[in-house]
Amino acid sequence: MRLSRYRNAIIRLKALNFVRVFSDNLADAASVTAAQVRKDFSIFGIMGHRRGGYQVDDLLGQLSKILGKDKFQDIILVGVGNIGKALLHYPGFEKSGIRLVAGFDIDPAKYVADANIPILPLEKMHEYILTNDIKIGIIAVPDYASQQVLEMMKSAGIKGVLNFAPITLRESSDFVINNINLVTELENIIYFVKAADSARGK
Amino acid sequence: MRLSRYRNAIIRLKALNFVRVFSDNLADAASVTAAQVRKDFSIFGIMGHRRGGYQVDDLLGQLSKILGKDKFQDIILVGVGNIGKALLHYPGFEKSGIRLVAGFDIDPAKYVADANIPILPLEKMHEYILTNDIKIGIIAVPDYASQQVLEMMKSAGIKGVLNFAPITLRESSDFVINNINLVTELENIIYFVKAADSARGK
DNA sequence: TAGATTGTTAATCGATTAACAATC
DNA sequence: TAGATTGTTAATCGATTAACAATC
Repeated sequence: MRLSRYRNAIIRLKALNFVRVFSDNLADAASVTAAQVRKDFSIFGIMGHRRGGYQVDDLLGQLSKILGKDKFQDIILVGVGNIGKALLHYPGFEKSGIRLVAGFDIDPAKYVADANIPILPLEKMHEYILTNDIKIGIIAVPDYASQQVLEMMKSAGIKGVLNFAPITLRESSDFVINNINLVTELENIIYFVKAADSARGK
Repeated sequence: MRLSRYRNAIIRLKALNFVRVFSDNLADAASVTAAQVRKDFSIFGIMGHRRGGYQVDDLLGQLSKILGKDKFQDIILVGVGNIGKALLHYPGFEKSGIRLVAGFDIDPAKYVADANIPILPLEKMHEYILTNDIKIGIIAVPDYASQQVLEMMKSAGIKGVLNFAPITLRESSDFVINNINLVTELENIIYFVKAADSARGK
């Protein structure tokens, strides 16, 4: 799914006063090929003008619509530890139309009911999700707790999560899971750096 | 690169007292197919025993070696903001043999020279990398600074980075970059949840 | 019109899966 | 030996790229 990437590229190009772009420009800006841009767009029914490329504003509008950027997306966070706290204050979400509206934890020491983004007891999550019609969540709890938290979220009606627990949670057909394992990401880098090193005869 | 995943799976299986495993067990534990496990292993020269599967200890040893887990990997962090601070105290790295040895920032208010993990001025980075022979780094600076930080790291001899800045830094042939864009990850989830919603007739 | 760019089809590439001979 | 599992080859699948007719 490269649409987010195209959207970011378009925003940058718009900032440079581009009024229209060609698949070629977008390819450069998004680090893909021009053919890929045109193919992806055609899959999503985004049509340009032969010879005229794509109108920046029009394109931005269509991409934003597809990505749900036409309204704020409210999400919740479970696990207000190390990573959780950082996400709570990450300014990039708000900037992109994503609103982290509440955090949940089992540790009473973490509770802050009256904060800008309240930290609430995990027991309150189910009700909160229903009341506020939340569909997306972030899991930032220790590995041993993640599966259980996932089940709680599912049962309350959450439909997709971003998971930072170092366990690959499996997606099911009507539920989306995106796993980010910080250690694995680094291990991959370490592996490739090592491999490049040996290849050079180190 | 699924080797990290296999390694994690093996560690879990070992905890369950498995002494040997079949490609089938590993496939289940790592959420891949048995054929994929065997294929991946054969690419890396990991051989099992026909009819006997793979010895857990032997397999763990080989995977650890390939992934550089036989010794601690020292890495540095640039950008001690929101995300940076969380990574600085993330216990998962140390547990996995990854040692975050220093942080760097341009903001003097962030400096803590005598901490367990010192936070140093960015100007000191070049020297630090050379002196300590660091090969891997994490970038957690704002987008506008990321490219410049990357160049600084490259010029000092860093060979791979994990990048949290919301800009897709391009890899070159002898340099590995792994981009994690938190907003994009969430946007993808939002998109798929929306798509599933409409598919069900909203 | 001549030239340039799209949208799409066909060709290519790479990764996954199936299948099975080798063999313990 | 009979049965089970590997290692690998061949078949399948999906995604990327090339190419070009359509057309503005």
